Parts: sequence; structure tokens; C-alpha cells
Amino acid sequence: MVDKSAHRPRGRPRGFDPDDALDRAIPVFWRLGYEGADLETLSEAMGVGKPSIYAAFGDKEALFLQTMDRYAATVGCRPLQALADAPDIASGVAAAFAATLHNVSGAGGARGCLAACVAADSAEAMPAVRGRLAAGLEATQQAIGACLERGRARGELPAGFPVQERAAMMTDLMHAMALRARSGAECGDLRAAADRAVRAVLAGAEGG
Amino acid sequence: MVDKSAHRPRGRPRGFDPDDALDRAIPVFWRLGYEGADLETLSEAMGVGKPSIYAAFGDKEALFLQTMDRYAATVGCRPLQALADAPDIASGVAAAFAATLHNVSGAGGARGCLAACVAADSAEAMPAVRGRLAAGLEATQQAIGACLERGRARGELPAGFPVQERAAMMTDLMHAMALRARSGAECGDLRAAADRAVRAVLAGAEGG
DNA sequence: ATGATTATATACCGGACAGTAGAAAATGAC
DNA sequence: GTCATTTTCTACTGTCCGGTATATAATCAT
Repeated sequence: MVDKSAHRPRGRPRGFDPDDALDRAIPVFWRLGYEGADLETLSEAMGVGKPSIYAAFGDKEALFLQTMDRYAATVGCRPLQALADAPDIASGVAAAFAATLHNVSGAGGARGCLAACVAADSAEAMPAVRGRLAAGLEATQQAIGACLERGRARGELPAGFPVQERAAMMTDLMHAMALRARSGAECGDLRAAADRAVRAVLAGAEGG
Repeated sequence: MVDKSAHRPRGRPRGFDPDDALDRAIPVFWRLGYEGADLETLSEAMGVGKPSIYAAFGDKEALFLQTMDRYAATVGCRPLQALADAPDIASGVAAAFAATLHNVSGAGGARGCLAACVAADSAEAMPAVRGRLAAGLEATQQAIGACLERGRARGELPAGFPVQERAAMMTDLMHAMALRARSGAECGDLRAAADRAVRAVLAGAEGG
């Protein structure tokens, strides 16, 4: 492991933590979109002056890409963690959709999903954004598939359970929940969507 | 019916058809997003000068809303029409997802869906956009539900078939296909997603 | 302390963009 | 033909926005 107390890098130390700054940039992009979020607003929200943003993160597109990464690592991953941490598949799937519900409902941040509702808009004009979107989608589906596969190996799912198919469907239904939330769906509707999704993903899993 | 050959409205007649102009605005918003589409580009694509756009449609937000309506009436409705026009439910659902595949694949226009991938971005900051999005989602789901209900009444679906639930799922999976396409998914992946969706919607419908 | 180095703050620049005057063109009314 | 009316074209405006130059502050090295 590298020595964390290594010599400070010589000049004036920066007055902010990059990850904290990205955390504060997330809701701005989330609410306003990529083009709608201007650097003045971002600078204020992040608590970092504009020149420091450019020095630390690069231009607006680079900042957005790093914000996407930070979002994936802190917010987007929560449903996957809930699934992985659960004691069994059934409760894990339910927990994952509960986490999705919380993510997209607007309680913490804005409604919808930074990837599904904001990055998707820019994906057609910005290849780097499209790449991250594709990678995130693939990674999500793989992670879910791996969890379901493990559950099947533990005997929680029938031998013929279509693991990969349900992993893809679970990914799709989480994104669809984000869109419903973005359109202003009430919390009850979102909860119903989550319940439906759980049933669909687990259909045929011993008593579905 | 109103006389179509009524007296022309007095002044200089406009040199463009509003619906045609909206048809040509659709791909611009579709590809570039609301904020990314500037009025210069829109004006050129529509073949209508900027002042005429403002005179005919109002400001940029009003233009976008009318473009959304036109999109819904010409592009977004195609899967629903395919479902409604099919001889039976099974082939109708397959035809609807085939139409969705065509819509989102980028063959005509851009990848993804103007509602799911573009309007969603602006929905958080523009209440009118959010309203249209919610209305479109609700209308789509209702229309699908009505079709499935009719099919069930004709005996093509079992008595206990969860019509409303499957209508919601079908709506969700069409939107998820749009997101996959927007992220750059290959045509084969999209086709697989469509096949999965058909199976999921029809599961339990006599031989699913 | 002095200088090298890196970060921050203020203030600014050039360009792009939404929206609009104002003049000119095309029609109906008479 | 002439006037009123509506559209269209050219050119413009004020503003906002991404990005930066310049000066200053805070640290390390010696």
C-alpha cells in the first residue's frame, strides 16, 4: 500500500476535495441536464471557483464524465449493493428495487436517474457519454446476472431459471422506473412499479 | 365538416406547412436534445426562417412541445398502431416491439426515443415537458391495456391474465429498449431485447 | 528569508444563442 | 390600381456562457 502521508505535492494545496466537489456537482447535472447546467451554477454548488474546476477536472465535458463516474460509484451502485448484500435472491431483488425507488424518487437529488434521464440526452452528440452509458448498462446487467447465478448455484432458483434473461429485464425495469419518476409519477405509482418489477424478475422462482 | 376551400386568411400565405416543418424539426431535437438544438439549425432543417418559426409556433419551448406532439402522432404511435392492427394479441405484441425496434434503432431519425431520451432530460426543469411526458406515458399504457383487454375478451388470453400489469410492463420495456439503443446497442442486442420483451409480456398466455 | 511551485480569485473575452426590429413581398378586399 | 393584412428576409441586439489571462495567496525546498 502506498504511504498516505507522502509529501504534499509542493505548491499551494487545493482547498477542496475532488470527490466532495463531484458529489455536489451531481445534483446540478441531475436536475438541469448537461447543457442546462452552467458553470456558474456548478461552481457555486461545488464550492470551487471556475479556474480551479478547469485545473482539476478539465472542461465541461470532462467534468460531466467524472461526475457520471462518481454518480455510478455512489448512487447508481446502491441497488446492486442491496442485491449483493441481501441474504437471499428474493429479498435481494426486492431490496434492489426499493433502492431504485429511493434513488429515482427525488428524495436525494433530483427525480429520475443521471444516467438514464440525463446522460441519455447527450449520448447521441457526445460519444464519450454514450460509451459510459453503454459500459454502465453492461456492468449493471453483468453484476445482476452474477448475483442471480450465485443464487441459482445456492439452490434458491430452479435449475432452468433464465438468469441472463432476468438480469436484462431487471436492468430494463430499473431504468423504466427512473423514467416514470422523471415524468412526475407519484410515490405510490413508483412503489407499484417496483412491486411489479420484483414479481416479473422472480416469476417462476419457487412460488412466483 | 368545415369547408377546406374556405377563403384564405387575408394576408400573404405562409410558404410552409406547419406539420411538415415539425416533421423536419423532429430529428434535430431527437439528435441534439432540447438545449443542444439551436434555432439556426432548426430553421435550416425546417426550411423556415426564424421569424416565421416564432410567428407560427412561439418560442423555443413552445416549438419543442409541438414537436413532441407531432412525434407522438407520427412516430411514437407506430408500435401502438401495430398492436391494434394485428389480427391477434400474440402477433400484435411482437409487431409492437418490432416497430419499437425500428423506431429506436436510428434508421429513421436518431437513436432512442424523443420522449424517453430527450424530453426526459428537460422534464425536471420544464414542467410543461414533464406534463407531456406523463400524459404520453399514461396514454400509451392505457392504449396497450385496452388492446390486451380486448384480446382477453376475445378469448386469446386466459381469464386471469394480468392485463394491466402486462400493459405497464410492455410500456416499460419499450422505453428500456429506447435507452439501450441510445447507449449504442447493436441491432442484434436490440432484437434480443425485443424478443425477451415479447416473451415477458405474453408469459402465461397459452403456451408462453 | 527567498525562490520555485501550485492553487485561488477577479475580471475579462470571444462567440454563440434566443429572440426581434424593420423593411419588403405576397396576398385579399374594394 | 390601392390599401390593409399577413408572412418573410436581412440584419441586428442584448445576454449568457464556456473558457482564460493575470495577479495573488499558500505551500515546499533550500
